[in-house]
Amino acid sequence: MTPDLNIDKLDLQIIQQLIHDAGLSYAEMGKKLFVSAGTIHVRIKKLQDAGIIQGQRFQVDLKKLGYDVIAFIGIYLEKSSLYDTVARDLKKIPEIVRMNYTTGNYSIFAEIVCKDIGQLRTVLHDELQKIKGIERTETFISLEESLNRSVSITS
Amino acid sequence: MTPDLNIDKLDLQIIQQLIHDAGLSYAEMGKKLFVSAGTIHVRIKKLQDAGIIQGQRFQVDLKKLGYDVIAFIGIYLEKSSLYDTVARDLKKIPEIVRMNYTTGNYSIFAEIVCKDIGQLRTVLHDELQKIKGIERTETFISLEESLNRSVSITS
DNA sequence: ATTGAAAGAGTCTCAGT
DNA sequence: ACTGAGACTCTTTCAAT
Repeated sequence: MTPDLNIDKLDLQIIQQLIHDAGLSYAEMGKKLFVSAGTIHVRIKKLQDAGIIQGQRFQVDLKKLGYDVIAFIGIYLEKSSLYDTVARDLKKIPEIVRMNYTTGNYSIFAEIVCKDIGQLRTVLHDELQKIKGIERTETFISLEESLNRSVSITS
Repeated sequence: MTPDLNIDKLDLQIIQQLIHDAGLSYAEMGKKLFVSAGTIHVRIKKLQDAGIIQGQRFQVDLKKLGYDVIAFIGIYLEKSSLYDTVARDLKKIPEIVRMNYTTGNYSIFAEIVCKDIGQLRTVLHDELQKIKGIERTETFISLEESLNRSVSITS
């Protein structure tokens, strides 16, 4: 399925750079990695075509935009077979930004971003309670985000 | 502290675009929002200077690079006053990509990205156990990531 | 596969409105 | 505060190695 590519050391160095800061020009990155801008260009195109690199997004300071509340929600399902329908319903809530099907206590682990506690309460109390198949939820409000980085690509 | 800026509707539309896809040129974005490329440029510069927009990162398909395991770790501390020192030690583990100080059951909520279960086991068993102040941990391995998007900026 | 150079496209600045 | 045009920089292509 995935085109079989030889990812060499240079590719990994480029990925490592792009994950952490996609702001450099090809010329600058080439200088850093001791190759020409053209080579960087060819490699990045290869990585994009292979779907390894997907697209760039700006990081935004959500607090400065008034989005003050990040919370994590552990969701217990009545039956785990309900995962697909519950997941589909959860996706419709715009405040929910991430969802993982997990082992352990909870069936679904979700992350939610809100403007304030009032909005969080509305989502938890009104939106989530409407969804069939959710047994109960546990909420962990983030008081401080002390780390948010990309994984370090080494080999 | 934060420079007091009038963030108008156009700014929000630009932010909304950049959060979800930073790949468009100023000219293309201008066409979409019915202003000139120069205006987009000025606005983005203003948002960057204010620290609202911070930098772009490429999204990477970690699975294709062999990073197959995402897990969430709930960490119980012996005393919550130990948060700072434990957080400092956790940051030194490169596999840990995110850390939040939270209300509820756990004191610290962390996210970890590994190549395989063996590496996860190593981090949990060797690295985490070395850190003073951690009482115990609970691990939730992600079997499927069904959603990972940016928050929708509306007003 | 990498390079260097030329062509094309994008960013950035600024005078005018 | 927005625009359009010019200067500048970056991306993209390509012939040569």
